[in-house]
Amino acid sequence: MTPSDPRTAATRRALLDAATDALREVGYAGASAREIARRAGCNQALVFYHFDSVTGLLLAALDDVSERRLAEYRDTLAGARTLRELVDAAERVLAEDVDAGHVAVLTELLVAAASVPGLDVEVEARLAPWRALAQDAVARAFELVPLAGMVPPEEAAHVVVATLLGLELLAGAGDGLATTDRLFDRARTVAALLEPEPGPSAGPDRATEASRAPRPRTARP
Amino acid sequence: MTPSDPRTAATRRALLDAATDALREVGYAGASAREIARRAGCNQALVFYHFDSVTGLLLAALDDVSERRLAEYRDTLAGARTLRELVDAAERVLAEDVDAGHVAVLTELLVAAASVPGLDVEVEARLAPWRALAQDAVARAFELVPLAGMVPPEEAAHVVVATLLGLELLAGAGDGLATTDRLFDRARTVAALLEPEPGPSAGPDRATEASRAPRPRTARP
DNA sequence: GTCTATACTTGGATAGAC
DNA sequence: GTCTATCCAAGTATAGAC
Repeated sequence: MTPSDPRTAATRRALLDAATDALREVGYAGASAREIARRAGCNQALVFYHFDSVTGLLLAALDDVSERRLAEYRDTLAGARTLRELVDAAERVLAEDVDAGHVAVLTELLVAAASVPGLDVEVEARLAPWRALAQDAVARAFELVPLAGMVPPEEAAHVVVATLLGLELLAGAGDGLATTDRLFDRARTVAALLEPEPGPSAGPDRATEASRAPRPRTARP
Repeated sequence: MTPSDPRTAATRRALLDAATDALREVGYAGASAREIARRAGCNQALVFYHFDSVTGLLLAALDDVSERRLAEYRDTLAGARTLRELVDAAERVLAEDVDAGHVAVLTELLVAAASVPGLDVEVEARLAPWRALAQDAVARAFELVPLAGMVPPEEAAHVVVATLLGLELLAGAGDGLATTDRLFDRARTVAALLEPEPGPSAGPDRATEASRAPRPRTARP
């Protein structure tokens, strides 16, 4: 479906990346064809040639980011065996996304979906795999805590997704991001309380050393 | 500060209400001076005469909504004595806000704050009282549950605010609102588990009858 | 495939009549 | 205080040259 001409692919790639950056830095309202093309270093008309419309490009950018990030999430979460490891994995991969602005792409389009006529179904469809992933993670966590079964995984997953998006939202204005770090520390504390002993066979704190290394933090422009 | 001329007040009132409606229905991107004036039934130039700029009007609308809703929240939460009552109160007042679109005003401006240059400090300032309110409610709840003190109220409040905003965000696209109802049912279930006996003196289920009455639901346009 | 040029639309903002 | 008229900037989208 994608043409094999290398120049075409390069332009499309540049536009997709530029669209992501634009959504992160100037939001949906500021992500115009001209603004994106300027960032991509190409002409404004190419947006319409390759993606029909600005909205088409933005949705394609969301597809692009989702595909790559979902793979990363699935791999990382698959390796987690304890509640602690689950929290650590979530922190690692989520922090990466927040820093790179991948979450912002989703939130911006989600907000726009509430107003722009046909956009809601498109965004909802692209949100579905994330719901499924969250539900999977929640189901896994529920196997590990005594309270499991009190809350259906779909609803818990819905709240999890909502919370992550809300945190990203608050990070946009004000001090939000600073607290997100400490947040995961708290989550670990709570996890330690909820989690039953994983058995005395393994070392006492295997997951700790690897995951507690200070993560490099990229500043927002 | 507000002039006493009734006609002036009426126009300002109409513009504020129209701005709220516009933010809810067409989002920040669609809330132009012309669009708002059309809804208010007056001329586009009056936006600039009374509020200097479109952004000025939108922030004034946020002030207006916040002031009224904060009073309502404080009253409702003040009356809650048990965890169950706290959850019930939160559901009642929050559902009202979601239906009327008051939360949307905040989310829209919050998202815009991430992109529009000077907007972040303005919105952050107006978010502060809500943070404080959430912190108060959380602190109250923590007095009632055994796990209290594990998590500092500021961080918990931050998460609470984020979750509510996230739920509103998801409600915009897709089936979000439907699950919000069931969500509070789950919260009640969890609350019942966490809450120690309130003492055998009071009747067994005083709060139940009053707050479980089916709430009238207004549909989104 | 990519660019320039352009038609058309919408929005922010101001001047001046009433 | 409110309206009409208007200027100007920015955006979507298309036609046609290269």
